[in-house]
Amino acid sequence: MLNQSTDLDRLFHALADPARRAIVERLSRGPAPVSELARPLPMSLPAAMQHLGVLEAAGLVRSEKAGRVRTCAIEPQALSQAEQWINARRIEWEHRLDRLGDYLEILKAEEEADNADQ
Amino acid sequence: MLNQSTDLDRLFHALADPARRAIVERLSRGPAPVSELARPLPMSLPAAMQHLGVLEAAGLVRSEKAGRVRTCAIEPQALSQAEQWINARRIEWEHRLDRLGDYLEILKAEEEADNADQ
DNA sequence: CGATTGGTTAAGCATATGCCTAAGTATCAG
DNA sequence: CTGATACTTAGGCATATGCTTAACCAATCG
Repeated sequence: MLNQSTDLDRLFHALADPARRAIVERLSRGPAPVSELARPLPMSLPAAMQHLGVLEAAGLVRSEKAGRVRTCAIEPQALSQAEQWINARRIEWEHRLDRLGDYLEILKAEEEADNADQ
Repeated sequence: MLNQSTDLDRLFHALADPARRAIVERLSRGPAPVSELARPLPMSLPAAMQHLGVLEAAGLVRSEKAGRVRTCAIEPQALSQAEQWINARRIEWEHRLDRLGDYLEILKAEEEADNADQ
């Protein structure tokens, strides 16, 4: 659970850039060729390609070349790895807050018992 | 929905490092002073402090100093921003796959109708 | 008081990232 | 075959990141 660090590194790092997230957002709506992904981005095509490379290295995007056009598609299960990590954190702190809540309940109950004793 | 980019940038970037995720994991189980967070990390204390700074800038961690000890705690709602972005992507591509499924259903139905015609 | 503990600041360095332009290569259209 | 299209590679540069060591404060402890 802790040794897959580099996977999560690549994944979160890939998502930590607005251009890359824009590409993922676009691909969530369907596959697209490189040039279409690059067009809306405020940068040169080679720069966009590098972002694509980062996304592909992170497993978020898969691409295939047919003729001279490379078509890119999202790899949905990659995102779920990130989601799982986040969920695991939530479960931990919710569990902790539950126990804290229980503890406060106990304190309150004891206090009421004390009051009743007086 | 697209202008909060820098928030997500900071958030995902903060999560894209194993040391920082380790800190978040530790804090998910409860607050801790700086030195306790730094101890398990394979780096100097100032380096750990920088990571803490990144986490705090991303809104993932909040800290307060009492006497000479600074106690850090997780800020759970920060993570949910990242989660929401991921969920939004999933909804988009699931929706698309649904429509693709519908389309394939239609094709299949038409094909069967054709066969019946023969 | 002086020493220790817990944290902070500062300076510097090596590598990584993000971008660019320029020059390819490989299709495909006419 | 010729030119346009769609990438792809290469080189280079500016800034950001991650880390280090060496001080430096400020709250305890003896």
